[in-house]
Amino acid sequence: MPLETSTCNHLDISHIRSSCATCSLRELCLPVGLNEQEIQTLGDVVSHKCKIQRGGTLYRAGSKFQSLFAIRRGFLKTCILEQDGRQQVTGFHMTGELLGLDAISTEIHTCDAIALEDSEVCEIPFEKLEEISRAIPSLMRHFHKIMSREIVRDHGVMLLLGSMKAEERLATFLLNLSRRFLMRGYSECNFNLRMTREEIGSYLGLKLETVSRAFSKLQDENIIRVDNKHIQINDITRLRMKMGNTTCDT
Amino acid sequence: MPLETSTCNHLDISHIRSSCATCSLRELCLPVGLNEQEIQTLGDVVSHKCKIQRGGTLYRAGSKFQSLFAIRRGFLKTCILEQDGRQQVTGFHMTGELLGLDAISTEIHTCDAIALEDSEVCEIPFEKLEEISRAIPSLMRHFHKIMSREIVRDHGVMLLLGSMKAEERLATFLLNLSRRFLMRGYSECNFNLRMTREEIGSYLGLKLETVSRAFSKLQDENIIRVDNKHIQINDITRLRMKMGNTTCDT
DNA sequence: CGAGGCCTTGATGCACCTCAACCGACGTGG
DNA sequence: CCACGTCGGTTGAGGTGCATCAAGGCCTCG
Repeated sequence: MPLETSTCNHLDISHIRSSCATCSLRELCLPVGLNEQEIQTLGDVVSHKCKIQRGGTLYRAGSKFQSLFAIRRGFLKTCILEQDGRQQVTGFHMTGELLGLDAISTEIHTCDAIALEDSEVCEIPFEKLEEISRAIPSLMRHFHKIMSREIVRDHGVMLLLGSMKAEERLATFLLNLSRRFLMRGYSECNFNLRMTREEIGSYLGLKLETVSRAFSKLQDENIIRVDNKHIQINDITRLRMKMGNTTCDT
Repeated sequence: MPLETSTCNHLDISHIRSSCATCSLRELCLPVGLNEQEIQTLGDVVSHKCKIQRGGTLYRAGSKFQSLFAIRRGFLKTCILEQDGRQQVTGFHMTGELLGLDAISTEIHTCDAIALEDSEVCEIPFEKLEEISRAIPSLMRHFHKIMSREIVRDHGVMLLLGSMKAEERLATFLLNLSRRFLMRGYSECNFNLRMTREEIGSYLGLKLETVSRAFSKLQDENIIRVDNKHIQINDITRLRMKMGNTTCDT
């Protein structure tokens, strides 16, 4: 696999100067908890954005790591590909989230990051981030929290994959999406999925047919309404119960 | 769940001053890549060790986070416990590894850390670690790599749980242990498991009976030799093949 | 010696995979 | 315009890998 540089130069780029100071995501993204002055410093480092169109690649497994990417707009997936062709989606990522953390360890990306809708990311040169975080303790602290949160999230997925049944997995997945949409000011009960059944299945350790059946089952029970990619949650309480109790639906 | 302080005061402690400078694990642990002076600074922060006997708890989910812990000697597991009783081992940890990274995000531990044999850990007050890492860039960098490595490891487990069969999971698990023993100067083909079949199963998303059967199968094929907790790898190449190819054992 | 923890092995059932057919939406080209 | 292929999704029928339940062996420890 060739080592390409990981900056998104190979894609439709606009070298627009972005400013964290005026970004609508400053309460969600890296700047959380910084004062105006500090945000300015950070904004100078996060100097440009790039656009990735639907289906486009932000970086590939094997490419050299130089920067983290903060999602400004859009929706991406990350997935790993084993030598034997085995593939797995390791995460779906929304605005304000940070991509590329896994690459810090070896300085080589370990997964592909692919846009599921037209997206825009801010490039954050990692060396510079470390540099300024020496001067801004609260930035360093927040960055550590973000990495730690990713670990906690992964542990949650491990629990899901290790011990939940198909329907519980799907319920957990939908509630997770729901919460994240809510945090971003969207409806928690009414949203569009950006990914296919196969991608959901890959993430949840299920085959696409099983995902489809689980959707149908939840719909039959009037807990959700599924119309292709559109999901409407009718009864979020019962959906929550699906997560926890395997055999409590008497 | 009561908030206890997370320092291991509630256990058999010896406030022995430990020095990273003379520790045999300095090539494996946090000090990697630091010069003598820097190691001294780190050693002053990592001021004392504590012992945990087999079965003892280093910290519990829900307890307040203050320190990371570096394993100096021994073997521990971490596991999460869901409200509904679902439990899962999230990792087995050996000398030189760092525990508690998941707690940075909320400052509350998210899992239990339990010793599987008599162990000894160095306590690293996290605030102080952040403080000195501002002055020692290579320490900061290495710490980031460690966190990132944990994320990569978790992704590997997700892949395992999401797409491997029982035998592949066990093979992957054994090879992983094997490699880690080798890195620490022990035999890669001859070692003792510290955990029960049930704990292995919990980690691999399998029931203990399935783990036991998978062991027996590998033994029948003369790939490994199992004697209770003692494992001998007879044919590491064939064991490696078990990881990758589901149906290549013609 | 008995009790309890850990492990192994067998018999049975079920949740999910696999294979296959079909549908609708969409795009393309004659 | 319609014919056609492709892609994503749904649903059914049948197979299988693992869970479940159960019995019994080995080892340690009181």
